[in-house]
Amino acid sequence: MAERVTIGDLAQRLGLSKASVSYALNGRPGVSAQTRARVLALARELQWYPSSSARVLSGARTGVVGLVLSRDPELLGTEPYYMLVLSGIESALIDADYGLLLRMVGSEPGRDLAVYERWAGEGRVDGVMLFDQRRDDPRIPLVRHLGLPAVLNGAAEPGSALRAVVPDEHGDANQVVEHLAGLGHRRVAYLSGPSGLLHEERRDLLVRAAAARTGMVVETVEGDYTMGTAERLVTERLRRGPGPTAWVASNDVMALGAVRAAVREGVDVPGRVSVVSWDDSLLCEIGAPPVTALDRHPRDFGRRCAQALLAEIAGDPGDDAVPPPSVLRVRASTGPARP
Amino acid sequence: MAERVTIGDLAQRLGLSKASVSYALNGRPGVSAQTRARVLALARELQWYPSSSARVLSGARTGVVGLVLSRDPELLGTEPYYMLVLSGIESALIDADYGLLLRMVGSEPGRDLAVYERWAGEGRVDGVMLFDQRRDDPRIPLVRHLGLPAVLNGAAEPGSALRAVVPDEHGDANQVVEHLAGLGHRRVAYLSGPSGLLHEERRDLLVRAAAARTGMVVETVEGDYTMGTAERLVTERLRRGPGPTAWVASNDVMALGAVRAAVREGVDVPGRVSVVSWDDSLLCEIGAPPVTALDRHPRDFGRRCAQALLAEIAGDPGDDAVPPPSVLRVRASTGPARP
DNA sequence: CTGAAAGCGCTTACAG
DNA sequence: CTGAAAGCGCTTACAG
Repeated sequence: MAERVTIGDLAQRLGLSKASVSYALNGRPGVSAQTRARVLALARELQWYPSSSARVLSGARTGVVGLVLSRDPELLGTEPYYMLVLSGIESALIDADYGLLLRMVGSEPGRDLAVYERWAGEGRVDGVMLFDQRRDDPRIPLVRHLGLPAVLNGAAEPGSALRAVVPDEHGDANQVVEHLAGLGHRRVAYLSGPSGLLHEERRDLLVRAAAARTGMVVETVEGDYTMGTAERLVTERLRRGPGPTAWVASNDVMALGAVRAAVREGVDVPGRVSVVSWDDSLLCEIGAPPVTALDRHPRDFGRRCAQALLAEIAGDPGDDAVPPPSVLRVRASTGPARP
Repeated sequence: MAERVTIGDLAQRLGLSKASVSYALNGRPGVSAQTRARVLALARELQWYPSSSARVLSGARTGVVGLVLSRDPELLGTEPYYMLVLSGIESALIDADYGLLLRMVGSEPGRDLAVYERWAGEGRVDGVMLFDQRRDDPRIPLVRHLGLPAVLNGAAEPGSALRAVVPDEHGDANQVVEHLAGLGHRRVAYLSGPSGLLHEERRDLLVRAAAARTGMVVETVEGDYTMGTAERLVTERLRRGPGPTAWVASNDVMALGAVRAAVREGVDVPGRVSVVSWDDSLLCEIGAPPVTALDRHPRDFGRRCAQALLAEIAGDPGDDAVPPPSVLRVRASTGPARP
């Protein structure tokens, strides 16, 4: 068991005051270059590390940001999206020498609020990233009240006054709709995630707006991001016929569910029904048929979220960040609408 | 910006000493039931939270455990395994009111060591979970030297003296081999992950031992857990023929790569070649054909790892944990060996 | 049952 | 350029 080496130990060994050692270690004026070198050498030799709690207690930042994921853990395991976002976040944090405190609380709404409150109260994090924004999201007033720096992913509701990383959902919807319109589709179904999520409402709206411009009719079916539910819903809709000739699913897992439903019902993809996923992933690549999908660059998105939060923490002014345009990866699941 | 409420504020408002307030808050003897109630009520009213840095500085635990993931981020995004393990870890930590500090460092060996050193030196975590054990793993002497509580996932090397969560790899290998033997396969290829990983070496050995008992011949091909490499290696081997009639891939992504290689080469699965994955996931379910896979209960495994670490931190004696037996999910990718 | 005091390991004005 | 001292918010013997 290694005994902790403290600044006091260094001071004693070198015959200096703790203050001088502290100044030397932190690169502040007040010590000669020579003294500084001696201090740094000994610190290195004894493998001294500053106690983070002592530092934080005297006013320093924690060097940690928090992320609460409020989705069903089972879902988090199946959707590659979040792991990619996480790795993007990490890549930015590593550069800034920051750590990530991660919490998964399940999908019951409100369970996350207590976590932010505690993190702020206990002084555990310098800021948080807010994912999966909801209508009238209670986290927005909460972090404001707590004085906790935060970044929203996705456009902020008017008046939220939080920094945000805003994907070009308008462009995303246009790409998807134009691809389908170009193939002659006139009736499309949007298989959404849970309706409380703001980005779902926006996507639905934007798909409808883009569709309206091309004279396309849209119906929305509310899913829950799981394959099972998607499969059931799409099956029901197919049986009810006459249905849309194309399905746009809000994530990759549901897109696969849609394909599966069609295949089971003997409906050829893309012969009679086309399927597009709003998220790209390995799942889409290996699907049978492989699924046309929107690559929204999740790693890059995560990276920008973290960078925006770090800027916020540092007090840097800055506009909302805008990730690079998504790319539609056209695969075999989309084809001409049946005449 | 909420000003921090301290124990001193509570004491002042109540006309008590800070000590009494502290005793009351921590449920220690030394205060009357009535005083305690008054303190707790005010603390709640003012939304007081203990400063974690102050607590840690006076000797308390951090309430945080660390996990360093040393795989390529791209890979972490495609393999569902780690997210499931993560969610299992979280489920145990939530019960114990612990947080998880997560770090992804990429796959260059040794980059993780500096992280453990810093975490220990800075006093950021109470312990760490060590994944992906390697031969002569330098982390084992390191955490020992640092006095950092740790838990290994996977059987410990002799002499490591660390608590471990030990999956029944012997049983796993038997299940896979027996399934294939039962289908009449006599020549099998094991598509492994990188050879430095201890569990890969063990799997290879155990597959060979199990195979030997049934008179089966095994050849090993070293992959890197990615689909691209797996596809290339399997393609090469298929072209070289005459090859094994069954492939066992060490993860789901490589299994999918093997299937894809076979399909592209016009080799029917499972007509001419069977494929088994050592990990189950949605990828295996939706493969074409769906892939027979070993469900090793990753969430449960993660949960047990975290529980073992918490026990270690608490100083509870305890044996190595053993997860429940894996279940082989037989799907369409395995069939009788071609006569 | 309660209070005054020291200590955890840092940082930071303030004197010299 | 250097040192003695106070302070961050807790906990914990030690007196009363």
